[in-house]
Amino acid sequence: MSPTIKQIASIAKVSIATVSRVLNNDKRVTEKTRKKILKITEELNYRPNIIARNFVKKKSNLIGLILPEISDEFFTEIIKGVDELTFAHGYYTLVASSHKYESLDQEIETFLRNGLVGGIIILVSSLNDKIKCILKDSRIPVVLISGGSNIDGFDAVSIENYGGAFKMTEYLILKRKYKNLLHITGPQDNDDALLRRKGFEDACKKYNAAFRIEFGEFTQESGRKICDKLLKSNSLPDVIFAANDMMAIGCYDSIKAKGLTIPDDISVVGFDDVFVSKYISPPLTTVKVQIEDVGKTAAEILMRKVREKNNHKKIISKISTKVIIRNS
Amino acid sequence: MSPTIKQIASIAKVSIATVSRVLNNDKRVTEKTRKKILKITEELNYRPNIIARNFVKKKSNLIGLILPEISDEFFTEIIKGVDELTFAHGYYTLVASSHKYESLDQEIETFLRNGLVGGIIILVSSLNDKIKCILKDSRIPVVLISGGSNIDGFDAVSIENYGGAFKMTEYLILKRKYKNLLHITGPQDNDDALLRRKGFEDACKKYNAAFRIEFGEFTQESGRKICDKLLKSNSLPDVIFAANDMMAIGCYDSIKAKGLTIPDDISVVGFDDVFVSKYISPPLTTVKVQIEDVGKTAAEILMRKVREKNNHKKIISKISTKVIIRNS
DNA sequence: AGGTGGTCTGAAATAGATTACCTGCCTTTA
DNA sequence: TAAAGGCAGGTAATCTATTTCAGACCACCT
Repeated sequence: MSPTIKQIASIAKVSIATVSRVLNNDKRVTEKTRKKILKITEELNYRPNIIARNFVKKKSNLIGLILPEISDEFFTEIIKGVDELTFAHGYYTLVASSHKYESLDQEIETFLRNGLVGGIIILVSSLNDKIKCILKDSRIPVVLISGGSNIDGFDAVSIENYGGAFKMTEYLILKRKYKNLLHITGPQDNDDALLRRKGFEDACKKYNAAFRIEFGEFTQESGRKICDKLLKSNSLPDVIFAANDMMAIGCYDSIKAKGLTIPDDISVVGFDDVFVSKYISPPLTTVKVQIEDVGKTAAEILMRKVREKNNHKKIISKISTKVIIRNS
Repeated sequence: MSPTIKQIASIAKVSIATVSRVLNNDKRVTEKTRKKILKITEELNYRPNIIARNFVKKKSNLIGLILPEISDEFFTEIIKGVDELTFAHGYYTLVASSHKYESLDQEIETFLRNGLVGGIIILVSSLNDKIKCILKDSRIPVVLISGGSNIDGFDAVSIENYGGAFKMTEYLILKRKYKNLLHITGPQDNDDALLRRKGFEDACKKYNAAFRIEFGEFTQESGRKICDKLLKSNSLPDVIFAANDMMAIGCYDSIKAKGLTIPDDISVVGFDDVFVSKYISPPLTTVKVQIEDVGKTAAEILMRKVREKNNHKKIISKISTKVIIRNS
């Protein structure tokens, strides 16, 4: 059995309170006693039982990171960013994604209530009222990673979706001189998708460019299907702006299958700058999002909230985007 | 404050023991009492305090997953596989990677000793004696995910590195009729790299094919550099078998920069079948590893060990590989 | 009717650490 | 020199849920 504070105390012939004080750097202990106790803890290779400590302190050095799923690099980067920052503060990161066994709502509620974690970072594609309600009366700090709309009243980190899409569209119209644009959106209940679409539309309107909208699903498959349909019709746009890179890649599949070339016959651009994008042929022009920063920033805000309990000012942080020009 | 078992008990006018029994499905409670208590717990929206529960039970429903780093899809897949399986058993997954703040050894030791987690899955590139020592006298179950050599005495999941490399080499020699092969290894202290090399060499020897070895680092950069050097010399092999896909991609960069074409001028194959591999041009022939299964299998073994405390039979599980033939 | 056995419930101990409060000693100061 | 104050360190309560042991109660059998 691992040594406990009690054993240390009995060996050192002091009370457990004194040992605890030494371990917690309480200064009300003489140097001599401190040294003696430290020596013993080292000899026994003692490690305080974190669970017991968390239990009495009624707080936890665990951070919950709730994701809709763990699948693509987007989430990896977030996990990495969060882990790196929280670890530096002595916290561990608990990763939970929605499973077939439990809905995201339930999962969030469980986490908020069971005391396991001292704070939560939640990535949601859209904020429904139910989740909002659950979050409102949370006893532990919460930070959202969200598309960016509708997050009033919560601490949140979001991506500059609107601005990124606007910049890209501006580039397509002004620099590339495209007159006829088509945007493939993400799922209609997804905030990122919504704002990207809005950025696209507003830019088109501003510069009086003709545009169309198709509704996709953020999947490669949906990009392919929509593009297939498009190529069968006889009204091709100059450029397809897919709301994420995976759909853009789906368009590549479809276009190449038809024997057309990118960007000569038709141009395709994306959003996200996923890892593959620079390797496909031709390399994809896209909007880069520094995903790791999203995780880091969220963790930073959370750590601040965990420490300063009384600070109730809401923080909304936006991670900026950048148009990456390649050859598509 | 969240309701506690005590409050439930006082409202229901029963003892806390009875409430605890109901919550733990102990059958020694009359249906009437059970119903009454369940009704109250639901009204109060009671959730048992997991930390307290773990504390009294002296066990944890947390699983530590220790990775050298969280970076590429390889790790994502592992996290996903582990999380999915452990969650189904009521466990949560704590992801920890080596940070600049702590070495992997220390991290492992901390996890093993502080009681936070009830079991650990460790992914290591190679097993040094220090880690072996730490693991040997671990009080909690440990499962390794490892290259595959030198894991006697531990429960482990490994990839069929040797067999995969052997099969690929066999394919290159017998089907593609290459006579002059070159292998770029991974880091020399990496077990996966070691076994892949051995599989390659043994196959070459078996079929009397000429071969050379270059020493890489598993990075795209190292693949590119080695290939640059190679192309400057005047003795090109028929095929470059890179010990992982990222180095193969590095070779692509180098070869394309020289204006040569794959596979006409020189062929390149890899190992791993990362996501990009089928999108690059030409699509990369490689050895596929079902990474998610690695995580799942490791979690499965761990769950079994956590449950059946007395079962000390060591399990070593090997995840099989498959040669994926594309156009490189 | 009294004994036996089984079922349901409660009281109390327990886990490992933190911490409020108290004691006792030593030093300082009037 | 006695009171006051500060400091080191001890005592004991506390956190929540589990679990052991014992007791209460009822039914059934002889």
